[in-house]
Amino acid sequence: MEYIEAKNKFIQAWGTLGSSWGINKAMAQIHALLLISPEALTTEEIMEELKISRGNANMNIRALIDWGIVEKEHRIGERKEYFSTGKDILELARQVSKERRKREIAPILKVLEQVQDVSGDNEKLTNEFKNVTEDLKGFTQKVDGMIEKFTRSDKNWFYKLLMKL
Amino acid sequence: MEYIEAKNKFIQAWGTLGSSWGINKAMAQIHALLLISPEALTTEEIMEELKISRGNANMNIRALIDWGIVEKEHRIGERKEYFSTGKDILELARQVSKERRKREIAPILKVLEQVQDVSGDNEKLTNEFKNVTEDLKGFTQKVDGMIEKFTRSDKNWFYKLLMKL
DNA sequence: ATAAACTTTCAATATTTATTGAAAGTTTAA
DNA sequence: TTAAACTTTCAATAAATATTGAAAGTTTAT
Repeated sequence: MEYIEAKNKFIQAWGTLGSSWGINKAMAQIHALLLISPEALTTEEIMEELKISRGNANMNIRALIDWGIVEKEHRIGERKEYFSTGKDILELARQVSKERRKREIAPILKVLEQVQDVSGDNEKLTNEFKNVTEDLKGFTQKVDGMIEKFTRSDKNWFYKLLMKL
Repeated sequence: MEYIEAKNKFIQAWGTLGSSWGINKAMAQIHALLLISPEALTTEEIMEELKISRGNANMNIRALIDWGIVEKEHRIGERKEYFSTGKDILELARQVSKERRKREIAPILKVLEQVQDVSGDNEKLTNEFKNVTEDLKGFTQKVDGMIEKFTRSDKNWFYKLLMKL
């Protein structure tokens, strides 16, 4: 398969995958492009490659920086900003896990906690509610702890874990 | 907190969480409602509780059934269909993992494989491409294996795993 | 201080995705 | 059969989300 075809296929697939993970297409595609690019790219180059507008490129590059998975590079004698992403996939997974933990798990745990001290006269209803939200909270906390460990641990932890399974 | 307030808060939060996981709001809310309901519910009751249309209710109930996390119940002497979801959170997580594995991991692995035999004259470009997609494939396969194990294993596997950490 | 080079913002617009509701389809009991 | 009771479908519509592009903002070299 020709490079250009492979590249487009990969960028396309990454974009689609992103969409089903709450990451918008452009953001995922910019990331894919940076992943396979040996050199850091400018906003201009990203716009050109992905056929997206300046505003779109800029906003999504910022979002990626905000997620901690893309970095600015400055080159001496140049005004332009160059962008790159780390090529270590495990590190990428760690960063994404960390962000999602912060953005999603923390809020749902908060709600589960709030909702825990429910009161009402229909015991069957309130009991079921308490049971389910309690279980959910317990499970969520366990998963949370696991992700926390994953994000903090050293590079080999994950592979050691895989061995144990 | 009053039952009705807690219930609404929970359903709302579950809907929001669903949205950032590629599960639409109504689908997530129907699931939330069934989770906390001690009895199986009819389409009518679900429509009423969530203030959604018949079509919406029906389609999303079907989708939940399709995901394997909601079940039909028939009652003797009644024409109506009743719907319920399992209350075992671990089992739910297992089912969701299984579906996402099928729907998301399998396709991306397929693309990564296809794209692997790239050719081109720019060695720097093609090498970087091969390296990244190879790494990505390796990592994805490892995660895939882990999920596969999780979905197949017995009830205590997950808790034993947590102990090991 | 100026202007060229670049980045950011955001209202307008387009695209995608979800929802409605009425009509068509199906099942069951009599 | 028939008709009531229920479920499913789907074109139209609404809602949510992403994208554009031009204008405003910022930075830097001179």
